Amino acid sequence: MNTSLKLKVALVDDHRLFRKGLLSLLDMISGEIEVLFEADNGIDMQRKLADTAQMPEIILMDISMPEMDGFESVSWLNKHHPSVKVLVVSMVENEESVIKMLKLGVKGYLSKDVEPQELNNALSAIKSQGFYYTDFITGKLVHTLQQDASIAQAQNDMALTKKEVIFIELACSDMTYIDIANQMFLSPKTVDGYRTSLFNKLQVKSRVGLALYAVKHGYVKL
Amino acid sequence: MNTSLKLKVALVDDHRLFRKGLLSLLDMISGEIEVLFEADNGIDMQRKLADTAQMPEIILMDISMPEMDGFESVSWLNKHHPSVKVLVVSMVENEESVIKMLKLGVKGYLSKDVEPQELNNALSAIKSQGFYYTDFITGKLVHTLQQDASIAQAQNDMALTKKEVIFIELACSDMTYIDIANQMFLSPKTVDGYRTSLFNKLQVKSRVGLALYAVKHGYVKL
DNA sequence: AAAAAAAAGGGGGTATTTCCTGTTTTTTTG
DNA sequence: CAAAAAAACAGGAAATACCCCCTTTTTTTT
Repeated sequence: MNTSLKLKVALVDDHRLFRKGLLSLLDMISGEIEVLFEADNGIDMQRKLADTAQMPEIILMDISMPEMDGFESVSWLNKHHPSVKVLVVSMVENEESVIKMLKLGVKGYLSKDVEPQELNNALSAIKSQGFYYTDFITGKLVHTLQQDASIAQAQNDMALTKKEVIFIELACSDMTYIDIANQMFLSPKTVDGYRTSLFNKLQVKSRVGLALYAVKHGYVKL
Repeated sequence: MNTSLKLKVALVDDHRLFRKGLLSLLDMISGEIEVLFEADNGIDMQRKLADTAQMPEIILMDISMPEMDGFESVSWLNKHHPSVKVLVVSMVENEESVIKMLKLGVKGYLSKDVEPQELNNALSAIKSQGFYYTDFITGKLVHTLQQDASIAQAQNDMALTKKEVIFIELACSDMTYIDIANQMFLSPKTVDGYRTSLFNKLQVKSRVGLALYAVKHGYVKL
């Protein structure tokens, strides 16, 4: 039979138009690709995987999605279907996300800005060699490694306490620190301590930096 | 001849994969659509329009793009090619952007999350009726109207000047206002004026609020 | 229970932000 | 060109943010 020879893939992305576009693009690019299913997000992917007799060899994965994002989805796949390879296709290009995904063991990371042909290259490479890392990615990697172990250390000190999390959320507002202290039923001096502690942990130097960090890392939603 | 009967469209979106996907999707959906050109952003669109003998009837337009975004692009089209109809295809769904685009006279506004068929419906409707407004859009409209004219007034005062935009970007940092003034080669008192003006325009009460607004509305990327 | 660590609170001071009420300079417009 | 509007600039003051060093209270560890 013909189908069993095709490369089996799945798409996980919350934007229907993009998904459908990718679908017809994959058809056009190569007749050797079979899309087993599409999913809206990680949760949907879990369902679809359970419903499918065949396992996809490669999953094309977006990062920002509702309910269960790309990071969570890849983590879940690592636990439950470690043989499935993930190719990230996202417009998120900040170093942190790339590194985070690489640590999760994804086999490739493409911008949504690439030529369709590169998508094809990536899929072929992952199929034959098991991975596809562009200069873009290796560049990020090198840059991260150059920043020695101080980052790694920072990462360890970085776990925020519950109260710090509450504080960082409240700090993303027009409230003064006194207002925040009142709302947390604590002394202003105590929240001042949280502030100092967070400035150190997160390597920021002002409340603005703190707020931007909070948004970037999902502590507050806009 | 066959081609002259087809609906002539153009794509303006900075993500190649999405654009190419859309392209093959449009092919698949209907044989009656001809894509005259694709563009990366507004500037690129201007070039492509100058190079093309034929004018597209409808332009599918993204919002967030480098160099010249969707808003600027539509404004430019209104001035220079008022007969060209614009269908926004964006994942930006906040009320403000929708309203802003409607005020600019776009003929439709689709989420990137729609079914391909709806894209087809929209194109057909715009071709025959001149517009395609979904419940999603009319919902936003009604909600806006309910919030009386104070919002409308705010919207008018809301156009940020070029220097205010530069300032708001610089304000999303650990720099002091004096640092920012130096970098802009202006007196600290002048940037103080920008600050006051932005606080009023954007309805925020602190620099933190300003920074969060900037992120939310795409003036700075994280 | 004693020692150590973490959390909460504090005194006091400098820097920065925020706000108020203006003047001067530049640009736009009739 | 003159009038009007917008942009740039200022002095001064109160509120807030930020920082350093220190004490008390609570929790954890041994």
